Amino acid sequence: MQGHSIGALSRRTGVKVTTIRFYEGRGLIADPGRTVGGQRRYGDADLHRLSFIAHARQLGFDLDAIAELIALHETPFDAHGDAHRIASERIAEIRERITRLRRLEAELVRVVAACDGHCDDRPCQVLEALADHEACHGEH
Amino acid sequence: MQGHSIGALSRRTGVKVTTIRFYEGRGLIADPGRTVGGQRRYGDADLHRLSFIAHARQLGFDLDAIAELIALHETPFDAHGDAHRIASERIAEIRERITRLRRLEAELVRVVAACDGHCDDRPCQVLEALADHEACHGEH
DNA sequence: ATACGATCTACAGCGGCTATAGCTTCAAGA
DNA sequence: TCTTGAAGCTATAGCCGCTGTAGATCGTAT
Repeated sequence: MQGHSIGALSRRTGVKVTTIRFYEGRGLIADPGRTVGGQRRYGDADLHRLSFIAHARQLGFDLDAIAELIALHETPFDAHGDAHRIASERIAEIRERITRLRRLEAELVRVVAACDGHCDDRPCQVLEALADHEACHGEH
Repeated sequence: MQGHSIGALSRRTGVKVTTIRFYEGRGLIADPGRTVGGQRRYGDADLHRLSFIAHARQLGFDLDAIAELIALHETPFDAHGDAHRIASERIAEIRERITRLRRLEAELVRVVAACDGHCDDRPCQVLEALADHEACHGEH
């Protein structure tokens, strides 16, 4: 039987079998051909599309954004403007997340440092420091 | 009736009413006293504990980790060692997430840049670049 | 006494999967 | 050809950390 089985597709793309079926249910990929017995058989176009989805997921796009990108790909009316916008939104989002994580990191370091040096003779300050939001230097 | 209502607690801590009840169901806070009519009435200890939970959540601890920290607080046998460990694990986790996000950002910038300058006469490269994992500079 | 907001319980839903149960099909070896 | 065992199938429930809903009851100010 020609075509990739779902397992073969999974191995090639790194997307789990159950996840591929989940994507199909979500309409991100179409139901491919089936064997007489009802098993899915995929072509190279499916492989390409699934790679696209997998890569976009790795880049942090959510499934709705990916569906939008796919739609753009298929109906490329003003596609590049929209694709540009979606990708740019992601970049802004990622930069914001980085900023917030850095603030978090700084505060946690401060919390842990509050304990260092005098844990031997006194109760640990980490728990108290965690309870004490007032002491935070930045908001979060 | 003395004590804070759930709404008052919510206002003071910034934790939503439904979320407070959810935390109670999860065992993070105990069922406080009730009025004759069955409404919750909280004391200052509950307020303090909820502030602790809220703050820890803002710092990215998951509910299991918070439950662990609370247990340490109540049975402080070797508490500071464990609290230290949990907080340090969080720091490492956050640093890893920052690293990954920076790689993501760099790649998205590259993808968008692939389009800039020649979107007017050619189909947009963003979609193709997204599909093309081989072109990635770092792994993710 | 009445009105109206706050609270109550119970349950469904979100995203993005993952896991399980209980079956059927495929493909390779004897 | 027959047999076996892996891989596939559907359907459903569960994960996290909430959020939102419905429909009932409670509390308090006037």
